[in-house]
Amino acid sequence: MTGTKERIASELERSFAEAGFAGQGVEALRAEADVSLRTLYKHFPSREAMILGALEHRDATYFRWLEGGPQEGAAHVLHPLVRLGDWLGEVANTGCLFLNAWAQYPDSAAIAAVVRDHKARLAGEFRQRLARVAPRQDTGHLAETLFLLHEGMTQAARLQGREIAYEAAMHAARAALAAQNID
Amino acid sequence: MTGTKERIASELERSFAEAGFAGQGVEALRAEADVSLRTLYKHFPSREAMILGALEHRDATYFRWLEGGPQEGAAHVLHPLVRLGDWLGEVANTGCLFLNAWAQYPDSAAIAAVVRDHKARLAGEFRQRLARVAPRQDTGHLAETLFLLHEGMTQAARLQGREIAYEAAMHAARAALAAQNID
DNA sequence: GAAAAAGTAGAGCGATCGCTCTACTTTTTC
DNA sequence: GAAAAAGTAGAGCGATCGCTCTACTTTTTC
Repeated sequence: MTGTKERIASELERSFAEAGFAGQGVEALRAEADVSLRTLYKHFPSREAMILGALEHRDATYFRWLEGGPQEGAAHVLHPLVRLGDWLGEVANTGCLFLNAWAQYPDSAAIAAVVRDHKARLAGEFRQRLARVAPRQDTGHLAETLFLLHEGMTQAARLQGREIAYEAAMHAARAALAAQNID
Repeated sequence: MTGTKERIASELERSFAEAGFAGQGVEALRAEADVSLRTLYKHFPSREAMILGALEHRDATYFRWLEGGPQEGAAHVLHPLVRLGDWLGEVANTGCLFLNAWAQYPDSAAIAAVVRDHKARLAGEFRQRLARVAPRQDTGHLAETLFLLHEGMTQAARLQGREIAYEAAMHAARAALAAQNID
């Protein structure tokens, strides 16, 4: 029941991540999910809903991916960037699924909302980590910088390769943290 | 003759930048360019060729946009980031046209090539500027960092707004330059 | 174990989309 | 000013795409 929907959402995430949002029609998505067209449409009543389902699933997947890691110091703050580096090496280096979806459907308010929500939560992640490590400092703009490095690493990795982008982002992040005496 | 092709390419760039690569069929592009279908296809014999034409035009537009500016010091190196900030405020804040096109056509070798070429040239821009300002230092990874900040600013601006993204990128860039005693 | 819910399999609809082609006119070339 | 090139206007093709619907089977619920 909800199990079926979950399973389909998981396959949709995988499918869109692998082959992109264009070029892949509903029939192809159906085949990947290995369900009938009727069942697919029952849970996701339009192609747009399928994309939303995939993005919401990815949102959960990614925040689970960020769990754990060092609990103190600069390493606590940098952990999401390290994990992004892992993701680019182990899972996929094909840009950001959310931004790719948004690029495809610039007029969909629902997709824009999911993208903004995910990214806002990600920016919040950096804010919380900084607040934990340096509770007496104003680290608001530092959080924005780390978020920007996260987005930059994702895109640069496609173009320059994972290693270069990872080193560049970590280098910039450490310099920015050092400038505020966070280590 | 070449004048017509130029004019069409310019309209295609504007059109794709405004309305994205999806949702806009060839007929809509034809109307925007204000030519007949036959003329459009004469110069750009497929929709993919139209996208390539728009990207090549944007490539020229953007490098012209970067011309001028301070010729020395950190300001010379930072100039492309400043100009990107101007672009996001004055022209458009809708992500990167190249990456958006690539997201739409992940299987097109021709589009991938144009995107890679443009981005490689942009990375080279930072390398050259650093070589001019600090000829005796190894600034290779610094150039990669600045390129990453350029890409990050482009994406973050859509999500956090131009001001925040601009400040965050400049902040990180200055910290990275300062760490290597470039001012 | 009867009733309801959830599933399969797949035909086929209306609409759209990229592209071609025809018939004709305007502009350019030498 | 004749010939060639470049243009307009738009009908219409084959293919694809998102989605609906029918007929039937399997699973779940109580």
